Amino acid sequence: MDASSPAASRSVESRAKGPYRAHRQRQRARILAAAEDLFGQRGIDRVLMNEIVDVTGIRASTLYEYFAGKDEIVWTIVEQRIREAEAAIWKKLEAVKGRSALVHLSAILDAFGEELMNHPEHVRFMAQFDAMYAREWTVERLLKIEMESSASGLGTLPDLVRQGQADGSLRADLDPQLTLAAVLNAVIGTQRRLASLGKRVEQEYGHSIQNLFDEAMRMLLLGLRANE
Amino acid sequence: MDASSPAASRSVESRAKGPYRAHRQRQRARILAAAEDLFGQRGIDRVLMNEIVDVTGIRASTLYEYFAGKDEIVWTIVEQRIREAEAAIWKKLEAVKGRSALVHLSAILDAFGEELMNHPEHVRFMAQFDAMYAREWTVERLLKIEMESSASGLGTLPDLVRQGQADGSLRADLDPQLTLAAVLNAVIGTQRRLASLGKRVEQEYGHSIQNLFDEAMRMLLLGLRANE
Amino acid sequence: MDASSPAASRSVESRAKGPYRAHRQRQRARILAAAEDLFGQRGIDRVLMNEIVDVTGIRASTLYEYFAGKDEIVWTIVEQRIREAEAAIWKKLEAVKGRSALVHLSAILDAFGEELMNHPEHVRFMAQFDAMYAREWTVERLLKIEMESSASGLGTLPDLVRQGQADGSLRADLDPQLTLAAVLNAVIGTQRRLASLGKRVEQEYGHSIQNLFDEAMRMLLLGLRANE
Amino acid sequence: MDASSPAASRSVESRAKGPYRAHRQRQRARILAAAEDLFGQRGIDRVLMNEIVDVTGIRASTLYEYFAGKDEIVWTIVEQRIREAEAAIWKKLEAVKGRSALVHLSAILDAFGEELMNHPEHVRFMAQFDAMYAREWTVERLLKIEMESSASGLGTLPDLVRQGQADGSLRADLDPQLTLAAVLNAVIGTQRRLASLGKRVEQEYGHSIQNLFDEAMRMLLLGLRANE
DNA sequence: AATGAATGAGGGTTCATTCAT
DNA sequence: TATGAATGAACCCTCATTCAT
Repeated sequence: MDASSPAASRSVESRAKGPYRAHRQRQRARILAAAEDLFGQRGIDRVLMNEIVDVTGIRASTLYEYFAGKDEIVWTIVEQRIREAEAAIWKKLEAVKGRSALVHLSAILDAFGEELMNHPEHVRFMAQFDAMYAREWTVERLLKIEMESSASGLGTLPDLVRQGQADGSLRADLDPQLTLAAVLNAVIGTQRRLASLGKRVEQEYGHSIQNLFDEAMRMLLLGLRANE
Repeated sequence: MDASSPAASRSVESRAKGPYRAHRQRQRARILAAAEDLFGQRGIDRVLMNEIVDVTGIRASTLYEYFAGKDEIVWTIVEQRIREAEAAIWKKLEAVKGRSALVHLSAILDAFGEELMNHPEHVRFMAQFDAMYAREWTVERLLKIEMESSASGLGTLPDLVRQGQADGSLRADLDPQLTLAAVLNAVIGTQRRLASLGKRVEQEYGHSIQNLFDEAMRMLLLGLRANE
Repeated sequence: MDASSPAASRSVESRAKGPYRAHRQRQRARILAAAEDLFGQRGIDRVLMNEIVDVTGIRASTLYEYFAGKDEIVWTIVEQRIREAEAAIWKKLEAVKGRSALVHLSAILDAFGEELMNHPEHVRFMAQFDAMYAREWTVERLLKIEMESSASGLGTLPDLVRQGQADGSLRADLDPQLTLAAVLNAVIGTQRRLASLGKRVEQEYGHSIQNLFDEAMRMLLLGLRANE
Repeated sequence: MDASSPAASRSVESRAKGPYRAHRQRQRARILAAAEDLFGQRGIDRVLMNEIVDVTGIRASTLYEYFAGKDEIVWTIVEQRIREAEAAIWKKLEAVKGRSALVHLSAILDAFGEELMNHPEHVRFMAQFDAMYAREWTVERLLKIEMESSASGLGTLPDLVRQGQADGSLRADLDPQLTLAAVLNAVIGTQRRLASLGKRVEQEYGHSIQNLFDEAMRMLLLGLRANE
């Protein structure tokens, strides 16, 4: 973690020169992909550095030239995850531009649903992160990520509720900040639990993960919707 | 599992006779309480046996007379948690006997809310369990717990939706099984994520955990409710 | 080992009074039998006190009322083994009284052969003792056993060679002391190795343990015999 | 056995490349030598990994890079022992090429005698192995060693008896297979018992180990020899 | 005489990480 | 940049034995 560690002294990747840069980027990506896969499958704390080493074929000592340690790998993946999730949301919102706030909200929930179905490993990883690491985050660290990603982060979302109250698609009695935060947390919680339990949830409840997620989202949207 | 495992050979607690039984029960309870506390605070995989030893004052070798290892402690706590959660739900339901199905459902959600506010450590523990261990459970193991606890487990809950459709308190277009399972999972996911993030959620969202949970539950119930 | 240990303070069994004596003797015998069996099967150092406890049904703490520890059990069995082996030899010799020295020697070898076939566990135990404990024995300890058992121990055996030279049944060029000791050691070594390897020896050599032992003894006796 | 076992993943020593190979070989040899010494002196089961660590100066964790555990060290030594013993026998036989079968047999016994006098620790180790581990060996494991060492193992030895019967140096009434196996076992048993008892045997019997071994071998050879 | 509970003193093994080359 | 070797610092667990009752 200190300045003398090799990885740290090389942390600004862009400083590397010429033909090496591309190679380093590729190696880093391979390590992160392998790690995330393993983390999702077997649990962050239970994955050994040696397993990442075996899967990637990169020797342990070499791996430390790329990342200062397991923690740095974890944090890097988290940042990637958050950035990609936000990007996916913005893209979904883009597609419904001009339509009602309710449709916008629905699009956001869809983004989480697609992540769940298309990349359950990603979600599983984040579920673990929430359960085990999240409390160690400093707010600063989190804010930094949000700053860097889409200019305003998701900070502007509460406006969506206000718009919905204006366009008549959402209930009037909602507290923009509170409701938005509450719903978002519920969606994420729902998504992550389904990913964590995986097959088990289908055996136990007798319904597919997709159906369970969609039905819960339907209830939530019905609850948000203004009664006409 | 063989002769050399003292805890195993004594696993049927009830076999102990007379005055000793009470003492053993008390010791077990102390260990479990300490372990759950630590698990909730620092993460199951990060808690060392030695920490449980230090906190309880029971020596390591003595501890192994009570539990064959860390895993057995974890499973025991989980079973306890599940049993107590179900008991809490039944108690809540008892209190609204005779009223509409919607009120019954609301009571169930309340039970999860109260667990979240009164025993966040418990919920935090279960959140970790979901994220890390849940996939290792065999369905049999889970069923066994449910069998032992309240006669029918929560298997009869879907009936609640049917009743609600009959008494007019719930939407007519719900699939009893699916909706119930989906909502239950959403509630649990919501509850556990809030417990996991803890203080962090309040800093980030600017609202108390209680408000965030309640608001999400409100939306869900509004979504379930029949429109008059 | 010190005077304050309960077993030590009671080591003179005969001091116990009345009806208890018989009971104590029976318990001791059960423990020794179980221990020897286990020792023979799984190796002295690998047998846990708990296994003896499980097999006998006597609780560990009770067991320590009979023996001061594992070592005392081992030594007791050894003493028993030596005494019984010597008794068996004397009995065999008794049966050939008056015949030639060669016949006497043959009778001794027979005694070892019968022990091997009838009580392989005993021999296996002694094999381990030789390999692992024997060097820890003080000569005094050993002498004490021999003193106690048949008046003169096997000390008079070299006379047998002298007799054989006199009666013309044994080679004239034997050194009574040396040859007797060498042959005895060879017999015991042969016997114990066969017992140690057990079934394995039959698979590997393709002959029964009995045949292998007998053939080796035949060679030895042929070597000892005077050529007529 | 899995990714986390470094020694296992590197068990094919020959895979190491270039200048490192020699170094690894030397380290391995140091560990094996130290271990065998301690095993011979204090008993396999009573030697702690830490003692090997102390004696070699290699740290415990480093040692586990070379051997997956104590067992692997034991087996490796055994294999080495067997191979070297066979090699010694073949060398002895080489030296008497062309002479009678009796001389050949005598040469074999000599090989065991020299091992006893020159490397009592080796013999002591094997004595323990016979007494404690031998029954755990699968025949396959043993055969594998014999295959690898001298092309035909000792499988051709019975021919020696047949030759002896032809050249008139051995008794006519011997069963080639049986006698050879019986004598070999007797020799090994004799050798190992003498090594196990060590000094004790000299105190007790009043003769040197060498004399005792030689005298026993003399009797055996006299027994095998044809009477002229 | 019998025993449930407790425990001191290790025991073997693991693994993230560093460092010299 | 890559890597083989080395390792500090734990970690979980065992088991013979004691002691109060």
